[in-house]
Amino acid sequence: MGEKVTIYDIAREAGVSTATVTRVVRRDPRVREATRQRVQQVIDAHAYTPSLSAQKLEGGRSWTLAVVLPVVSNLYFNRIFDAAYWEAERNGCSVRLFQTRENQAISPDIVSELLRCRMDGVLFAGGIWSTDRSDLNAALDKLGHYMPVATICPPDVQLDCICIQSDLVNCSRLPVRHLHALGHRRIAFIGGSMHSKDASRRGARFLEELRKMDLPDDPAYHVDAGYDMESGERAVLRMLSGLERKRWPSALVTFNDLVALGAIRQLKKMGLILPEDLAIIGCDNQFFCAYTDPPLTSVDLHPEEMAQSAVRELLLARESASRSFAMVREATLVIRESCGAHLGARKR
Amino acid sequence: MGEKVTIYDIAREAGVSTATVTRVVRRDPRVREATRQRVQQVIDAHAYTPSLSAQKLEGGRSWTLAVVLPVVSNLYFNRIFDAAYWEAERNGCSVRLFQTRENQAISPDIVSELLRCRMDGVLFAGGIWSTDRSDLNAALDKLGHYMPVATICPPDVQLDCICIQSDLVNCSRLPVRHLHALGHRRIAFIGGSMHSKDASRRGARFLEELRKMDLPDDPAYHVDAGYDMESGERAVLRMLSGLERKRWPSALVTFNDLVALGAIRQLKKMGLILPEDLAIIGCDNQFFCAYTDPPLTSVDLHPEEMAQSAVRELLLARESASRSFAMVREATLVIRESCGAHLGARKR
DNA sequence: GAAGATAATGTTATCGGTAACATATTTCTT
DNA sequence: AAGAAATATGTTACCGATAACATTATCTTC
Repeated sequence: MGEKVTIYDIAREAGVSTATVTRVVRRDPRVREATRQRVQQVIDAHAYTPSLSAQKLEGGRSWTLAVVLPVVSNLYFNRIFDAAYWEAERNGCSVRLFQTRENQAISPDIVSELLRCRMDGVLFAGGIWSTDRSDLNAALDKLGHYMPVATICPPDVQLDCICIQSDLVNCSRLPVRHLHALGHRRIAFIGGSMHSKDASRRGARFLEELRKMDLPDDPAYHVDAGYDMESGERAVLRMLSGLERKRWPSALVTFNDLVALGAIRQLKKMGLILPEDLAIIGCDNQFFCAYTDPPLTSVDLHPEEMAQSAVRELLLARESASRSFAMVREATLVIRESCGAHLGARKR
Repeated sequence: MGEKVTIYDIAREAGVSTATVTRVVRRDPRVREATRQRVQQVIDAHAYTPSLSAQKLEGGRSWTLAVVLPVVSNLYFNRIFDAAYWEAERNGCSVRLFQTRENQAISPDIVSELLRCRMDGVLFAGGIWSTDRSDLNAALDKLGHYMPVATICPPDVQLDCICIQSDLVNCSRLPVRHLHALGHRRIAFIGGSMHSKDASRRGARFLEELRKMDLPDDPAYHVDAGYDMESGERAVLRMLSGLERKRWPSALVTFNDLVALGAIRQLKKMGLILPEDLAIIGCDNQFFCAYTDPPLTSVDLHPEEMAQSAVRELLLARESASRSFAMVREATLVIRESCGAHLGARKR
């Protein structure tokens, strides 16, 4: 493999000192044109580029941000990662990804790996909220001692760092109110845990919204489920097979679009016409929403914008004294046909 | 921000030399237990971790592979990246992503950035094949001088590096033969460029397969299109609106599953029943294939396995003399309902 | 053309580790 | 208990680049 070329090699061959080579590389004007050209020629001849590691070591900055999330192949996190990547790029930084898999707790391994890499900042984007609150704050604090820390987190989580909160309030409120306005009264929810004590849980928030609208919160209408299509399929089956037909809900809100995809499949299998027999609303506004049958109405949390804000704030925090604060990007409802809005409101 | 702790700080505070600290960190047994504990305590107290940059500089290895691709948010590349990530992780390496966007050519910027980072290997996964062949080989050669280079590339591309070739032969052959066996004679293709000179192009390969089966290759059945759902939608409209109904194809093969998604939507909009009126086969076997309506038959190129092989070969090449060679992962056809196989073959 | 200003280039300490080698300490032999 | 062997610890050069500072060459200006 390649005999690596160093600045010393270039200096020797060009008959100058390493300082001059650095000047040429860094476009320092304090070099005579003739010298510049001679050095540049040697540089080109060897395709020399200064070593990043050496620069990092010298400069004390890594020009790299870390993005920590469960899995990039998940569409939601994928969008966060992608947005963070480009925002960092725009600011001359690169991004290093850390995947925690299903690990719901923040592991000491990750923390020490982050420290080892001397990142210029870290963005935690999910997957760590089930960590015991004090452990979590301890870990963030430890990290925060060395680099700015940001999180894209549920609201109500009091964290001592830059918090970009996802708008889980509207995430439940928008679908419920929209369906209510369309005349729906029996609204069901699939996914997430309904009975968790943690107020940030989606299911709990959903119940809250139902009550605010004076809608019945029949436990039969609330089924816990995972995050994927299979879960959606099974959850629908479980919910409906336990109910006599006339008590079936008239509308369904799902944890995310994947769950919705599974639900739709199962509902069709059971012979229902969507959205006439049952309206359905997903979450995340994924790329395929416009192409499901019927096109899926969905809540957009705007993960890209959250990631952008997070990266911007991280880079700012590195300059000035790092502050900790929270901000929210309001969620929006993207109305398509699965909720039946195009059919107009009517009594159910 | 954090006053960074160095090995010198630890050494001073523990009353030993830096060599001893290194030994403790690296679990070198040549340290008395008492000393080890004392040093370890200081280390823990300060959450000290050796700086990666310094280690890289000293050791000359970065323990990092580069993965270069157009966009991670593309599902196909996303799977490649993800698989590469975990395979590298299994081998104690990390992965750094470079996105080239739509840049179809290999840019000098990327090359010099790769050199600057002193990667332990690079994997090019698409987006650079339109680079002029000799320019491409020059760039790969330049890189190859310093680090092992691998590509996940179309077949027939003679590259001087580790080539993991995607099985584009079967990618066209499997759907055509399957549809032929089901009795289809008028088979259309959407996506990619049909008339490109480059034999590796999908459209050209498709025509080849049609001819091998003595099927008509009516140009009206071949529409160029992009890679997304909108393209699929438009392409179908363009193709069918130019044909009298009785000449419509009985089966459709698309460039990928996204195009298929768009096509399905448009076909339904036109009142066709799938797969009875028109069979359809996609490519990539994406996660949503089982959840389209009808479930989409699709070709799987096994991008994950290709990425894994690439990473493994890169790591091997770093040890021994790097060889350049090619290998193929055979594509497979995943049969669902959109091709009508479950209905049985019949005359068309 | 000598003194002073300015431009061009060189010298060197430093960043934070690592490992070869040197030295000090303890343990084992006889 | 002296000396060899084994174990523990320290010293130091080096990895590749940078920038402050030192030095030398060139240019003004009267």
